[in-house]
Amino acid sequence: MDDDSPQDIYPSMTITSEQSSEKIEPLKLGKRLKEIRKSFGLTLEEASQKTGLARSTLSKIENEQISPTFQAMQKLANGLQVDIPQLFAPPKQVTATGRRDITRSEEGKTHPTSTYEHELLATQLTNKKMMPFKSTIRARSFDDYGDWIRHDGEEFLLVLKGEINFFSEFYEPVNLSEGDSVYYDANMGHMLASVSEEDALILWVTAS
Amino acid sequence: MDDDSPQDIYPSMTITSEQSSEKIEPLKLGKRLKEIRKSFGLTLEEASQKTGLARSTLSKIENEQISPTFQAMQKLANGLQVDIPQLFAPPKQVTATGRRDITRSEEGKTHPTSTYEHELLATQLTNKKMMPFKSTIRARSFDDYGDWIRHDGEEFLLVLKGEINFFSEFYEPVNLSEGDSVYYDANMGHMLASVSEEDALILWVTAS
DNA sequence: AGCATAAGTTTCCTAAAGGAAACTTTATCC
DNA sequence: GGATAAAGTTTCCTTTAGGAAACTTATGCT
Repeated sequence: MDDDSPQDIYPSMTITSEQSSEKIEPLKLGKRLKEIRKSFGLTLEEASQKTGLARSTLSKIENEQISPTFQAMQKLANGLQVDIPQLFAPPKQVTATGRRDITRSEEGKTHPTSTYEHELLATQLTNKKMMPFKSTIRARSFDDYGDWIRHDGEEFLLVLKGEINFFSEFYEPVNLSEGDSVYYDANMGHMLASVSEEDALILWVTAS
Repeated sequence: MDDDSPQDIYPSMTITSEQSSEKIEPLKLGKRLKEIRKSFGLTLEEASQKTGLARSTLSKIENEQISPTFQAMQKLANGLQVDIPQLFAPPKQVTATGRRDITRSEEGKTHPTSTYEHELLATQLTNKKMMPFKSTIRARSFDDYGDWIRHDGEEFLLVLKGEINFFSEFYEPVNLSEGDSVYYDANMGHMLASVSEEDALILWVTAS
């Protein structure tokens, strides 16, 4: 494989960029809006028709001459098909701070229990949106757990090796083999058991 | 594997709970705000002092008698120490009922391109926090792409089969083989190339 | 209970947002 | 280049948001 990169210029491994909760911030909403409109290739007139706001009003908002009411913002978001948080969220650090963390096979942080053995991946980065794990499933039946597992967020699970039964509160158990995956709400009770001889290996990722 | 389902009591497969992009939606901002204020144990007067908005104004907003300007919303968010998206995001379906979606091996939705072949998993559920994919990497070098791939959110990637080079804007390329994984900010330019003879297979999950 | 006091609502005024049309700027065609 | 049309801005007027104070409703307290 070709290695196309003189590595002297790269920063060291992990840039743990943080965004402190700053004070009052003007928040250039107008500029933002204009960018969005332009990106759709719309004129003020067209945007006006889509949103139901007057051309003049849009102009003023874009030029930060007025502060739109929430009502207006809803019309905007609705008309331009972008959701409100997206439109009005903080400037969203444009300086695409690159964070990166590599975890070599078998080199995550392990947390063994009697039923599972979790290997947490990407341990170097904090404030992640997702938590990735590799887990060995030792449990062989529902009874190996006391009760349903239940917590906030959503979970994605892929079977890497072996075969498991996926139990969940509102559904019947389902058998998953290598390559199969599930996506589910983690606050619905759930639980895993290995079916095959050897312990099964799965990848799972959570996000709240 | 056995077919999974005597389906008498269980709901049918996927509860595609949907919140279709509805029309204009009132979006009970007032109610929301009131809850937040109460949860902090604040009176209107106290909230008034923290936000700099008049007691009367707060009352009217809470009772949906007026639609606050963006300016006012900023003061609110700022004074109450809650961020804007959180305050004004859609109602966030509280009834986090159990959703579940199983994707059998090879049965996702595929989107072939010259460089990748993406198989989107868990296609039944919408409004997910994460998007899981399985992808075959056809690209063999940086030049197979026009430019860096760059988009919002964070990404987690695990090599399922084969060997790849992971290129990224701020780091030197790194070689990943089966079982290795990376977690990174997706707005940092990135790109993948297969190293091995056969195309590599990876799992990746994005979240914004 | 009845008086206090604090929390919340309504009124009334003024300051600012939203819309229609006049005006200015920018692009396009001859 | 000048005429014409389209995009964008500003003006002027109407509607609505925001604030101060009056009013109403809940919560003590002896």
